[in-house]
Amino acid sequence: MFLKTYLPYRLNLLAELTSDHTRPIYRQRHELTRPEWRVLVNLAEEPSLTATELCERVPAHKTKVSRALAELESRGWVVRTPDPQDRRIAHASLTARGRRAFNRIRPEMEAATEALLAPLTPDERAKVDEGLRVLERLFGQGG
Amino acid sequence: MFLKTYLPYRLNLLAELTSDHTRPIYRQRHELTRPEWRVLVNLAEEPSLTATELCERVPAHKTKVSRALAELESRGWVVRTPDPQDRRIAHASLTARGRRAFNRIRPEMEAATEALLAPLTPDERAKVDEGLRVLERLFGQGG
DNA sequence: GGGTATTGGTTGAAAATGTAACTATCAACC
DNA sequence: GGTTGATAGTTACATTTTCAACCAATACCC
Repeated sequence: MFLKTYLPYRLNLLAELTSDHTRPIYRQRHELTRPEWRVLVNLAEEPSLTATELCERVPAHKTKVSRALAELESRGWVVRTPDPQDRRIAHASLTARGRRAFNRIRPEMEAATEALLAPLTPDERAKVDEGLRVLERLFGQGG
Repeated sequence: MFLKTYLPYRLNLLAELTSDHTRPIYRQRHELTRPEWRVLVNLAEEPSLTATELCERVPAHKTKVSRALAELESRGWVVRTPDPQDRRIAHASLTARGRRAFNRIRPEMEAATEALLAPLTPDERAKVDEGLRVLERLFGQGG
């Protein structure tokens, strides 16, 4: 059987099945697209980031980031302040309101993930983590 | 750090990075969308499947499968024959031409994946496989 | 066997994404 | 210091995906 052993398919399928559990939270409950949610998370982890920096971290094409930032800014969750040295650049950061929104959504996301992984033993979780770490190193994401 | 340890994000990122290597093959070289490619693969593994069966296996929403089948049929890669018992159902299967197309594309996909995974040792590959298997069991996909 | 609900599948409109072109600013170089 | 090229980010347009409505055929059930 080709599919069952085909890594890109296996990864994509697992990613989709996992997302099916977590997506409704940011999507239906909080009306965020995935790029918006990811930008929000990244901005929650750094005091400020430019659009280009967000592109690398999200990761996503600059049009997605641009639109996500525009939407988050229109909600008052994000402010962009122009760089005084280089006026092409804007530094985006969360507002207090954006921070509160993230603090509401994050535990819901973690709870959904935990519920999904609940049946796994600690040993099984370690195996998952180890397998993913190998791939992350392969892509230079693992540190 | 929230993101680095957040399973849905890690899986989605790895899936995307992996797909970046393989997608150009079905996409640019063979002008297939991902649903079309996946339907093609699934039909290559079974003598025939209905649209509903394809939805489960791909997996994908029925509109994706419907449109993928329509496109593949218009290329002459797939035929749909109505079920004599239940005339709502159509059984889709590959034509000889569809089979040849698959036999052309498949080795290219495998070569691209192998090139990507080339730096991994057998032990690392086993770890990846084991980790994914844990998740596949969790979702009832592992058999 | 006639009404109602379900199921298999398609279609159309709206949302999201990808691609390419574009504006504005900065850097480099002569 | 003016021209050329690169970079940050946005906008416009084409493709894809999603969502809801829809049609046709079957199952249920009185």
